[in-house]
Amino acid sequence: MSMASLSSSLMWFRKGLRIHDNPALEHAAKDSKFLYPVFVIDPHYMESDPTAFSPGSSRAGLNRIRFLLESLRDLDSSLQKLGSRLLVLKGEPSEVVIRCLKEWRINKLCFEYDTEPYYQALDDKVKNYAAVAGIEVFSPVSHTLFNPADIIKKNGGRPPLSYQSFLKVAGEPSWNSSPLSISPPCLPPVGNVGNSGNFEVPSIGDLGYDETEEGGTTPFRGGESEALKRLRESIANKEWVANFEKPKGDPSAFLKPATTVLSPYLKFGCLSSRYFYQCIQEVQRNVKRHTSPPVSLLGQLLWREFFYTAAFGTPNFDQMNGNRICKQIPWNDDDHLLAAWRDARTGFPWIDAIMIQLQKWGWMHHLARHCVACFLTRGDLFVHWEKGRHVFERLLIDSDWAINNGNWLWLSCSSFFYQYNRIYSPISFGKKYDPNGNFIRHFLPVLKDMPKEYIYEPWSAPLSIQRKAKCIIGVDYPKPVVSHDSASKECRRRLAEAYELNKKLKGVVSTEDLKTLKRKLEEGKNQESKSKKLKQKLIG
DNA sequence: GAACCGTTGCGCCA
DNA sequence: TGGCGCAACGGTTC
Repeated sequence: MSMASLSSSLMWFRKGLRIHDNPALEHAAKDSKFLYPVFVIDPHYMESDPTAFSPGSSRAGLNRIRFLLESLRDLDSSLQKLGSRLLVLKGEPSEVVIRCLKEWRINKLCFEYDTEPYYQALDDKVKNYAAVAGIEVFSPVSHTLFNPADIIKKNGGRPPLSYQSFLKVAGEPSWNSSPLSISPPCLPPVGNVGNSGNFEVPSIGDLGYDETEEGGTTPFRGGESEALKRLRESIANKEWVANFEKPKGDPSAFLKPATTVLSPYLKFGCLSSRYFYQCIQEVQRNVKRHTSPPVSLLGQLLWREFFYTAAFGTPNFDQMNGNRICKQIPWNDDDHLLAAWRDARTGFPWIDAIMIQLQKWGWMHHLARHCVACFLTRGDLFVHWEKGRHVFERLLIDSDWAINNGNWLWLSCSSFFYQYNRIYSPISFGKKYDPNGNFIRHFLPVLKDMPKEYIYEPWSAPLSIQRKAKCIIGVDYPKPVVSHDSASKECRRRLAEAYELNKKLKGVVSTEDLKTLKRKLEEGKNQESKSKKLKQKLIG
């Protein structure tokens, strides 16, 4: 064996916080004398921000920060079982990694490829240094089933914008012809790291957060071990896996959620999406019949791919301005309405209960997310989807840049989906699943004694009933911020006008054009209320 | 240029 | 539980 092949490797963990199906880790371990497994705590995501609307950093709530630390501890413990350990450092990641490459005389740098713009920029810096220093870089695609770049190329340079066309272009994943290796790799020891730091996984307190503070109450524990346990439990019920139909799931189920809740583990890569894919396939092979994409369980994994591909192939995917697939719509900038939504004070119990579940758990059912996203944007409040996106991005434990932005584009009828007349009712949608309002009673205990006839619209309860339920509307629980009937009608009108403008200008809408439209819409609104008043006068 | 389709709307009817 | 009218979008396909 030559000197060059028996080298020191650095495995840079970012997502992909797992041992199983981790090609970067395997490559780092191969033919190496020493292996340095590194995770960098990035202040960009982790630094405490006391001005944020809830405990956490400016980009992550306490629930997700805790979930990440749990995942790191689990990874460290798995590495230790293999005779290694995790080295946790703090700082701007590209600087920290470059410093490690120098100090530890690394010959080979391995990390999972990441399609997010933030990581692309970070990776470029590190790769540039490595190229100059003559360090081998191995950066495989293993977070997703497909390489988004391949699909975009196959589709003629642009990402497919409908799910069906995505499926056609994507086909079968290339690695799927044989089972993946999921047995733990043999790891070389960690080399000398000096005594300049302790490299331990920090506690939430070490990062400057108050452990006792609200916002860290999710029932879901992070880590690969937990992910694999949850995966086994989910796929053990073969009938459930085979008959899974996403739209038929109950968004109000909280004692036993209607889905796998594997999304946070996929987000951090505690679970390999490829391994999950093969496990589902294995179940499907052993049953007579099963559901298919888009509604099946496999279909859910393919939705993830769909959004990753769209996000990778669309500049400015996370904003309206400069995003070629995003309809230009004159959303409001109403911070009061935004705050009412964010802080679960809209006065619509179904909406507010979901927002409380988001705050407490960092997770809600997909359809529940639809309801609150639609309500904030095109359904009722007409607040900019980017504002809602930011709240979800901070608070969800599974928040994923591509998927979160993709779904906000979808729900706000800004891209992918355009039938803006289909609006989720904040009153009747939840009632279908949960007529007794158990979900509301659980997350909004102030309404726990409200009779089921009124629990979805408590403002309509007679005062005697409100008194009996010990919940006076306007005192103990807010009055609704808008009337759904008139607000949703107004939203439809605005969207119709905005769509017309987008069509007329072939999607090239300037901020000036939007301002003009906004003025026109305001005038229309005033005119309408004037004529209403006039009518009332005449009737009166 | 038209027909068809689209992860999951609502309210009403049978 | 399933089908229809509502009103009527854009992407894809022919």
